[in-house]
Amino acid sequence: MDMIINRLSHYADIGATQFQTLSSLSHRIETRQAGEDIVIEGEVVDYVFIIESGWAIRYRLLDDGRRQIMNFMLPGDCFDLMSLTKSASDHNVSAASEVVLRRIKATDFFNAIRGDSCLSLAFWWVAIQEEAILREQIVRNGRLSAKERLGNLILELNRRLSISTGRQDNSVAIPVTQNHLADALGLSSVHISRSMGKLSREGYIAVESWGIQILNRDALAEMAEFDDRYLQTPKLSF
Amino acid sequence: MDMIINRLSHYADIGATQFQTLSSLSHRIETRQAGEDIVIEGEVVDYVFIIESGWAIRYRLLDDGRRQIMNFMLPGDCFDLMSLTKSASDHNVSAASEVVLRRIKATDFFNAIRGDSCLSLAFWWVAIQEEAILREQIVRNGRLSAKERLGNLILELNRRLSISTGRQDNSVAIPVTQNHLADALGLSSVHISRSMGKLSREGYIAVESWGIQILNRDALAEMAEFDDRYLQTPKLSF
DNA sequence: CGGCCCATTGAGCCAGTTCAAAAAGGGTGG
DNA sequence: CCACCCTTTTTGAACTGGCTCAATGGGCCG
Repeated sequence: MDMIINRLSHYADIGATQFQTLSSLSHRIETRQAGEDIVIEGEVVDYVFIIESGWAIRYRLLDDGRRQIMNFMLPGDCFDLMSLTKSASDHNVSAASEVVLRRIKATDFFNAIRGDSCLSLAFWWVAIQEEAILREQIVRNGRLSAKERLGNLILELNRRLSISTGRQDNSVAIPVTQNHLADALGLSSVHISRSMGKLSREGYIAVESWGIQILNRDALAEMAEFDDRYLQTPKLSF
Repeated sequence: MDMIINRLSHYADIGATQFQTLSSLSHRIETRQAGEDIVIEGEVVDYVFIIESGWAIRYRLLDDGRRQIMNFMLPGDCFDLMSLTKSASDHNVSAASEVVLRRIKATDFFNAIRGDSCLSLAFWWVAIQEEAILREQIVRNGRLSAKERLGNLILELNRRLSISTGRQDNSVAIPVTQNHLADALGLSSVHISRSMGKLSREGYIAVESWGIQILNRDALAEMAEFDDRYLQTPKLSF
C-alpha cells in the first residue's frame, strides 16, 4: 500500500482522505510463487491488481515457445486499469518472483475513483505513464545494441523503483533471472550474461548476487541513450 | 470524418447525435507534406488530432541519428487522447506521407465527450486499442524474424485500415517508403527489400507499385504469428 | 532528357545466436 | 555441517541473420 501511495503522490496531492478511500476498498491479498499465472490470455478480468511486493511480467508466448515480455510490473504498479471494459486479455501476466498482490473488484475500484477527482487524476497519470513505458520499450528493443538495452533497462527499473519506494538510491535489487531480462530485451540469456559482464568490466555497474549497483549513472545514461523524462510526470490539478 | 466514425461504430452504438456532436466541434483542417512535423518532442500539446487521410508516424530519434518508429497512425486514428494532462510530449509525430488532419482544442474535445456516455465509451476503446497496438509492436520486434515481422505488420495495417474504411479487402496501399517500414520494424531498409522479395517469391503477397496485395492471408497469418484478436473490440455498453 | 529519390542486388562482415559444458549458488534432508 | 540436486550463470566455439557499403536499376517530375 505504501508503494502505490508514494507513486500517486508524485502525480497529485494525495492526502489522508484519499489514503482512506483506497485502503478501505474491499480487497483480497494473495501470494503467487515465481512462475505462477495471475492473468491468462483470453480470460476476462474484472479485477484491478496492485502489486505489493515482488515483480510480475506481462508477456506473450508464440507457437514455438518463444516468449516476449512486454514489461515488468513492480511494487506499486497496478493493472489492469483497462479492465472496466470486461474484454478478454490478449496476453498473460505471471509472477516473475514471489509476488504479493492486492486484488480489488473493478467496479468497486472505479466507483471509488470516480468520486474523487484527485484520485482520478493520479490514476490517469498512471495510465499515461504505463503507455510511455511501453513506447520506451519499443525504442529500446528496436534500435539499441545489447549493451545499450541492458543499461537502459537497468536505469528504467532503478528510476521506477525509486519513485515507489520514495528513496533515491543507486542500486536495483533484481528478483528475476537473466532469462527474464533476455525475454524482455529480445536477446538470448547467454548474451545477457555477456553484456552484464561487459557493463561491469567497463565500470558502469557492479554485479552482486542480489542485483546491481549503479557506479556511474551519468556515463551509463549517456551510453545507453537513457533520458528519464518519460517517467517524470509533473504534478498538476484539474 | 467517415473514417473515425466507422472506427467508433465498432466500439459503441454511434448514431446521428454522436456524429452531430463530433462534427460540430470547432476545428481546423490542416495539411502536412511528407516529412513535416506535427508534434515535436518537448512540446506541450493541447490539441487532439484526427487523421483524415495519409499516414503519420510517432517516433524517437537517438543521438546518433538512429530512428525508431513506435507506430503508424492511419486515417481515422486520433492522438493525443492523453493531451488533457498538458504534459510535454516525449516523442515526435510527423507526416510519413502527405497527411490531412483535423485539429481540435483538447478542452473542447473532452467537454464534448464527457457529456455523451456513448462517445466516452467509444474513445475509451480507442485508447485501449492504441495500447494493444503498442504491445503488439513489442512482441513483433522482440521475437520475430525479419520475414515474420514484415508479414505481421502488413496484416496489422490491412486489418486496421479495413476497420476504418468499413471495407474488407486484401490489399494495403502503402504511402510510405521502405525506410519507414525499416525504422518501425527495427531493421535496415535493405533487409526490408529482401524480405519483401522473399514474401512475394513464396506466394504470400504480391508487391505492386502502390502497395501490397495479400494473396494467402491464412498462410501469411500463420507464418507471421499474427492473431488479430488484439484489434477486435467487442461492442458493449456501460 | 536529366536529376533525384527509392528500391534492388551483391559481397563481405559482425553482433548476437545456438549448442554444449563447466562453474557457482542455494535449498533440503540426513 | 555435509552431500546432493536443481537452477542459474558463465564461458567457449562455431554459426548465421541481418547489417553495411557500394553499385545498379526504375519511376517520376521538371
